[in-house]
Amino acid sequence: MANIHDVAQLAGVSIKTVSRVINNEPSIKDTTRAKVEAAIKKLDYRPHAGARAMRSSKSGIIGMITGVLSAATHDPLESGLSAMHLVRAVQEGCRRDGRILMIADSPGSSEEVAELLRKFQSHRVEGVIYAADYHQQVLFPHSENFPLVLANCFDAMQTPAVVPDDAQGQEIATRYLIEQGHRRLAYIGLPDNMVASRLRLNGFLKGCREGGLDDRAIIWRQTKEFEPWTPFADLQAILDELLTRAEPPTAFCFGNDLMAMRAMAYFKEKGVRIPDDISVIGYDNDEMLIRHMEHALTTVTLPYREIGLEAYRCLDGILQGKHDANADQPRRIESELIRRDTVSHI
Amino acid sequence: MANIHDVAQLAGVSIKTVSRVINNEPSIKDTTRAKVEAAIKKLDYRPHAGARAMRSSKSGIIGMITGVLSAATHDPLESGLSAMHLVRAVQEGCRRDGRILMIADSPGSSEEVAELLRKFQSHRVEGVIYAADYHQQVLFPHSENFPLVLANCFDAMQTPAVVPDDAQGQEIATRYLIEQGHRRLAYIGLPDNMVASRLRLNGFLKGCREGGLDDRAIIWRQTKEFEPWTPFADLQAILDELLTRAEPPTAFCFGNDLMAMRAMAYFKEKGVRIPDDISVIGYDNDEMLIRHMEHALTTVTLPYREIGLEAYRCLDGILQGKHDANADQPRRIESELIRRDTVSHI
DNA sequence: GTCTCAAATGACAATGTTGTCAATTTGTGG
DNA sequence: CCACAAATTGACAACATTGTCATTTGAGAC
Repeated sequence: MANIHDVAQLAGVSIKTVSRVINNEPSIKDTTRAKVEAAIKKLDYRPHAGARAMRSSKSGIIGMITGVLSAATHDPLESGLSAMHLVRAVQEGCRRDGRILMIADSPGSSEEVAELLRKFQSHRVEGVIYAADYHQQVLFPHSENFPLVLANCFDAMQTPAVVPDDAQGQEIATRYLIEQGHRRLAYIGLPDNMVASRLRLNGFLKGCREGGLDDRAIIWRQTKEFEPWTPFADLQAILDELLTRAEPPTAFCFGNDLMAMRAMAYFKEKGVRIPDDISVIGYDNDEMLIRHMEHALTTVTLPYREIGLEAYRCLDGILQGKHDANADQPRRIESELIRRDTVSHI
Repeated sequence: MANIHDVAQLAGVSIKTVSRVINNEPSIKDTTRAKVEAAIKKLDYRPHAGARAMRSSKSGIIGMITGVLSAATHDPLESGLSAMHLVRAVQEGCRRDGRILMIADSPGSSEEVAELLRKFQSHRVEGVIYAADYHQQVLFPHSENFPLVLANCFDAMQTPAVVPDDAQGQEIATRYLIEQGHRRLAYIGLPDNMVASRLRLNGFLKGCREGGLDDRAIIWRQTKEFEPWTPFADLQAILDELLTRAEPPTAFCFGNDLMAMRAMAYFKEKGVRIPDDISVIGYDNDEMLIRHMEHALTTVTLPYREIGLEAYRCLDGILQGKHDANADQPRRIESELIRRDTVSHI
């Protein structure tokens, strides 16, 4: 492959002049620039990024690691899809700024992550974004002042982090149901060992309280035993119990869109009409799923894309030397309520 | 960051000796190696990949571009998820071989892809894998002998490519239904402007013929007008027509698991039992979806992971200089039938 | 002790680029 | 046409590494 000397020779200038042209430096005569650019094109010359990085100690590379670090159980449902939207968003940021993204997923141990990090550092990445599958606490093995941003996760050492605002998301869903006239609400959540679960339950209860609901009309189920991906029958049992009460809930919030979908299928089987008899709100805004439901599901977004964008912005800020004011707190990205057809106005 | 001179100084050896240690060259005394390794550890030294690449002209970097190149309509359903499994598989290969993956997705024009490719070449990637969202023909703007492998797509210039064997996948599904005693089959496919559709229809018809079915018992629907993600009613109309025939099909093949899911919901509504009255086979093995169905769907895998693995193997082969025998034909990766609960034995 | 040969190590150039600073060219006013 | 400043260009070192080839070290044989 042609190098800068070849270009200089063909253009009849010094290598330094070629360097100036490819770096868009000022004070180059137009005629000179034209000669050099012609030579570059003719030789199909590509500046050697490694050599540039050597001199300028700027590689233009951002590293990204995805996967699960903590010992938390791996959820086969959530896994992957979220990380993908995150990766896409980060990649967009890189492309806009002319950076390039190196990526590695580590399904493995902390030691494996450290190994990846070493590899990244060999390539002189300017910073790293670590993205978790789902909202969780992690322990990322990194040195003190290495530019690192956690996405969809956080740690105990005030590493800059960007997470979804689960409490806010569940709260707006709850407030919306109350606004629509519902007074007896049920919340069927994810397993309570997940970070998101605790936050969302708080959001639900806060929404109920501030909406002025009678305590006895607030129902929630969220136990270690109940896992939303265990056989269909488990969810049915819970729904049966709630529907046969003297004063059954008029609206259900579910921990994710899949649970909502399963529940709606069961409601239909039982002859319960949606949204006339029962209103339903999901969580995640899994468009792929919702697009194929008979009743388009009202739900709350999980803003993975925005998390990715913000994580990149945050890393970029660190690299630019801008130290953010409240960088010690994870940035919380708000969810949005998507109103579709499964909530009725009473 | 420490460099090789610092390490050499601390260890009391020459830089060349340090170089030998980090490259695992033979003929280094154990005591020397130990001294050097101690110094490396103490200084937290990471060899500069850019500088190494300069001398050795081996960067250890593989580039990957994902996205849609052809002008074909972008399918919001298929998009993304498949690419993700592909990316994961390629990344695994890289990690195993100590290579690192640079990634960029280009939702854009051919010119944008060319721009990305230039950027990759600046970083001296050793080769590139281009992965499409779904099985399609593309036109990838690359120079003659640049190591490139197409995944989930192919071009007209015999660039090495790895694609799913759609005909084989639909054929094994069809043969399975016939083995189970079904004699009247329906096939509701994807829009016929997709490469996969044409291949799968061929597979279906071949399976029917070789299974000895009566021509009049073979039904297929696949038109430009019918798109599987248009409103629910379209699919229902087709199903209604087929179910009310004098001799309705006893088994349905669908173009993807989502269509199968929607159809099964409609069957249930109509009081048609699955699999007792009607058998159903999907396509894609979308586990996330299937996990939440009442009747676990029998389906055919779309072997994205294997395509990714093979694409990497193929690229690795090119880089090792092994020229494959029939490299001018796209490698076809076979699908697998996943037997679950939606096909009955008659 | 010293000779021989292989093993181990080092000196130095080369890789492709940019930073520094000096040299050259160009333009402007007298 | 000249002096002088500004604009433009170039020579050379430096960056962090590896390849080449020379040198040193050490072990075994005489």
